[in-house]
Amino acid sequence: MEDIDNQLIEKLKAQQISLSKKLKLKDRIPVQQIKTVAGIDVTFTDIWKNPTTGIACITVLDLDNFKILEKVFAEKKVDFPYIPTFLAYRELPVILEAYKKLNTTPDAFILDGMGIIHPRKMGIAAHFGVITDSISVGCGKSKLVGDFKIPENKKFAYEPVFIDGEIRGYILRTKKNANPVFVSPGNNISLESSLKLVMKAVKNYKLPEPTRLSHLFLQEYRRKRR
DNA sequence: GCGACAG
DNA sequence: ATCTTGTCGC
Repeated sequence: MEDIDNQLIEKLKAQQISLSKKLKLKDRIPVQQIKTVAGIDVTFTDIWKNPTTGIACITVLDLDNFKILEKVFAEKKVDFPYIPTFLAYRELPVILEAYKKLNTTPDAFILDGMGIIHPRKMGIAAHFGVITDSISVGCGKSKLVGDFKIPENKKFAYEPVFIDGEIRGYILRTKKNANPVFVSPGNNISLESSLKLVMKAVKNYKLPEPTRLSHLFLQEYRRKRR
C-alpha cells in the first residue's frame, strides 16, 4: 500500500513534466496592458482531516484604482492530501469550480504559491495557467525550493531565485520590515513581467491586493458559514 | 544517510 | 493551511 502511493506519485510527476512542456514563458501581452487582475486563494474547513471541504475565492481587481470588479466563491470536497510539490492536485479542483463562475475575463491571475520555482516547473500557478491557458503568476509566502540571497530591508528590493543555476523567479520584499515573498511566472508571462506585475498589484501590505483580498473574503465566508 | 519541503 | 489576544519592535 506504500507502493501504490509511490506509483501514483510517479504518475503525477510524469504528468507535471508533460504539462511543463506546454509552458509559455513569454509575454502574451505587454505587462503595461494588464489592467484587470484576479487573486486566487483557498481555505479548508477541516485541514486536519482527509476528506475535507475546500473553499476557493477569486477576486478581480482593476489595477488602476484597486476597485473590485468581481468576487466569486466555490466549495468542493477535497480528497488529495497536502504533499510538497503536488499542491495543485489538492487545490486546483476547487479553484477551477470558482473559475467557471467568473463572468469577467481578467487579464491575469495571481495565485498563492509557486509558478516555476518548482522542481518540475509546475507549481500551482503554472499548472493553473496551462490548464486554463491564461496569464498566471505565483506569489508564495515561503520557500519551496531554490537558492537565493535575502533582499535588503526596503520596499521592492529583490534577488533572483536559482534552481540548477537557472533563474526561476524572484524573492521580493513587498513591504519594509515584512518577510519577502516568492514571485515566479506561471504561464504566458516572462520572468521580468511577473515581477513587475506583482509590484503593481501591491498596495500597502505584504501580499498583492488581489490575493490578499481573496484571503480576507474567505475568512469572513468561513465565519458566516457556521 | 539526513534534512528540506508552496498551502 | 487552522486555532487566537495581546504584545513587542520598526
